[in-house]
Amino acid sequence: MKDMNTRERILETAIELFAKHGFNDVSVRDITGAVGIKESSLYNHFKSKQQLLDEIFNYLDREFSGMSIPEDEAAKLIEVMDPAQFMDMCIMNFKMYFGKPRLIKIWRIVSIERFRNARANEFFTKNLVDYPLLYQSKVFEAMIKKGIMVNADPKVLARAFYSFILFIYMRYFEVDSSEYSITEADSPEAVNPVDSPEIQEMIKGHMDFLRRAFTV
Amino acid sequence: MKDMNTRERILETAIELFAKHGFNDVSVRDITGAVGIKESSLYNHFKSKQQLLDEIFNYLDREFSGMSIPEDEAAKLIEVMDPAQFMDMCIMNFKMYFGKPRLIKIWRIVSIERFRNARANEFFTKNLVDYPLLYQSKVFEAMIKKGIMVNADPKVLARAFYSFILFIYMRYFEVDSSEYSITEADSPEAVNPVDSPEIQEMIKGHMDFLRRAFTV
DNA sequence: GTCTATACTCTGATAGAC
DNA sequence: GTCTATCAGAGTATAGAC
Repeated sequence: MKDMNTRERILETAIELFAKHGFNDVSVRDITGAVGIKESSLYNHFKSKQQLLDEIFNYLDREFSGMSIPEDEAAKLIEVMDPAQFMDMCIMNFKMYFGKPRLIKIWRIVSIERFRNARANEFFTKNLVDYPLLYQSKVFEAMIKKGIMVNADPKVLARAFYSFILFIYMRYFEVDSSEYSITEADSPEAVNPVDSPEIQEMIKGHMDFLRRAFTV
Repeated sequence: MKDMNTRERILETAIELFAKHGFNDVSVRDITGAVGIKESSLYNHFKSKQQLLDEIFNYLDREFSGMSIPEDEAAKLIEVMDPAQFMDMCIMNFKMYFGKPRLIKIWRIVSIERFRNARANEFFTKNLVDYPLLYQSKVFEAMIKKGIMVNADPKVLARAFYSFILFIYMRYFEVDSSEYSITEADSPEAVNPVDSPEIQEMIKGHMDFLRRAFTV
């Protein structure tokens, strides 16, 4: 925080507090108090409290702008991976993605605000649920055609895999996140719930189950 | 609403509005305005706005008080059911449970408030996630012992089944619930998203997949 | 039990001096 | 760009007449 300018410090503090208490339960006074400036000073950097949330979502937008599905990516992937390897990769990506303290906080804001905020709802539905399912079902479809995966509806298989990941997110990131994900902005190495032994074992168990079920 | 006394009308209206906008975004004025009384009149029936939420959660508590696990229920169940029939029963229960308009609204309140409210968080974690998983894994364990289910960790199997149910809840009850579940208090037959053809097909697909994967 | 009137607090936001 | 001072509005809640 020390090396940030005031605007950045306001934004980081807002992310921290919104992730902890939700947008509505954090006042401009709370934010500026934590930053160490007066309320009115915030308005030299942001035109309103709402703009803080907008900027946070803009950042998420930018993070996701690079995530489109190249039509031929599935074809490339199946040349070097079997279903189990692909799923391991997905979990690695998930861990890396939600291992970034800043992103995990922003996703928690999305989770909290999705019932009130249309943009948060869209992020959640599209980027956290529907897009991954679509991507995985395309890869699975290609693997079925190649004959290295059981012949079934690829969408069903994608849901069998990814609904478990969402379960982990819902149960251990959203619900228990006060325990894990909300860390001081100054401590870069946040404890990732996925790294805990119990969840590692849950994931391993599920992967073993799916490896068997997905085999031809 | 016509045949209710004022206290009941206030409570039903509060459930309706909290489910739509969340506790914080509904004012006492909103509630009393919808009921057709003055703000101050509410305090003849409830000592505070907070008490409204408490009463709603008390109702949920009562609904769940009858739901304990008899130690021998799993034994009884497996005498008459195979894994597929048991899972169908679970889904039926889920549909019936979330088909009641009042309960679906209250669960939406739980989903919204669980990030802020410790009691809501506990309801969600215990009654919606952990308890069903425990119950199912016990039944699956008995079925494995009986030899009518694949020999695997029953907890893994329960998660494979129930994380999909939670996915349906998360994706179609929570996220899209403005479309389906929030109905006028006067219309008793709320449209249940689970009854839609798409979701019926998702469930059927997943059940076919699991029937095969759970077979010895 | 319902009303009118009002108290008090907190909110986001602005004006203008420095 | 930060401060002091201030504002209007909305929030929950209470007192007391009817």
